[in-house]
Amino acid sequence: MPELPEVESTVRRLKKQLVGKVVISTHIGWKNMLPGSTPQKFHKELIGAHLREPLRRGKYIVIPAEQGQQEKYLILHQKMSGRTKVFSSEEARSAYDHVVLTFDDGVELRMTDPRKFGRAYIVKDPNQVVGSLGPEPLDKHFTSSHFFELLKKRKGALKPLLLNQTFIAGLGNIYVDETLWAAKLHPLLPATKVIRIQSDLIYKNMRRILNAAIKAHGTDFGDGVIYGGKYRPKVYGQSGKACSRCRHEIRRITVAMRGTHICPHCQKMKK
DNA sequence: CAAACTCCCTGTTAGC
DNA sequence: TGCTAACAGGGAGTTT
Repeated sequence: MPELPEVESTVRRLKKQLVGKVVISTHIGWKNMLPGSTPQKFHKELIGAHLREPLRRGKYIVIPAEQGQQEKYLILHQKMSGRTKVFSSEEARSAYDHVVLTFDDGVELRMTDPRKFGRAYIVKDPNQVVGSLGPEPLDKHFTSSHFFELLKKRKGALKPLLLNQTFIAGLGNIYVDETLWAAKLHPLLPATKVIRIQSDLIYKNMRRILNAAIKAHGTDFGDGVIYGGKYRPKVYGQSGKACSRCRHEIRRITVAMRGTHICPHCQKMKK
């Protein structure tokens, strides 16, 4: 569930909290969260490391670390239920705190994740993990022409395409549904049929919505404890309610095996 | 390239 | 009311 705006909010907070921290111990509560590694290796890779300023790439949190002369990167993906936050070491851990870095000044970074889908990587080059991601939708160099060029090369339906992280990075189910509703386009519309005006509508609304959601600290998933986001989706999770534009009933359909929320009146296949 | 399906997990929800 | 089974969901990987 954490998508670009939620991860961005998390990273902005971590930027103020992690720089200069020195790792004195680690804890892994679920081995499968370290693909291709082990808690022992993980510990060895981070012990004594100094953390630098984190950044976001797609839905990943990238934390540069220096261990002696070694430059490495701790990369976290929270998948569905992961939440990443700094706590005082005094504060009791939850049973779901599966990745924990304890620092030398009485605080620790905890990725808590009840569903254990989250992943943590340590790599020399971030591209080993995030190298295949598509462009950042909010990058100032990523223009509407660029977006249209990418779209023209694709054949699939809009929704799975926008969800595809190698096509564009950071969108998930919520913001794809919100973007398509705002652009008044059906999620099953093939990319080949999208004309420039429509492409621009997707581009413009996608950026507007992502920016607004970041400003609101993301969407509140009911676990408001950590994100506390105030973004209010127009269609996502709103099935049965009236579309705020036309008052027709919002429906939940299945597209590419994903729950998808649309206004059947605003979002039609043919115009 | 694309679509469909599997896997990883467990809290939530629908069904009995 | 209490229990169980189905389901959701991000993304990587596999198969068609």
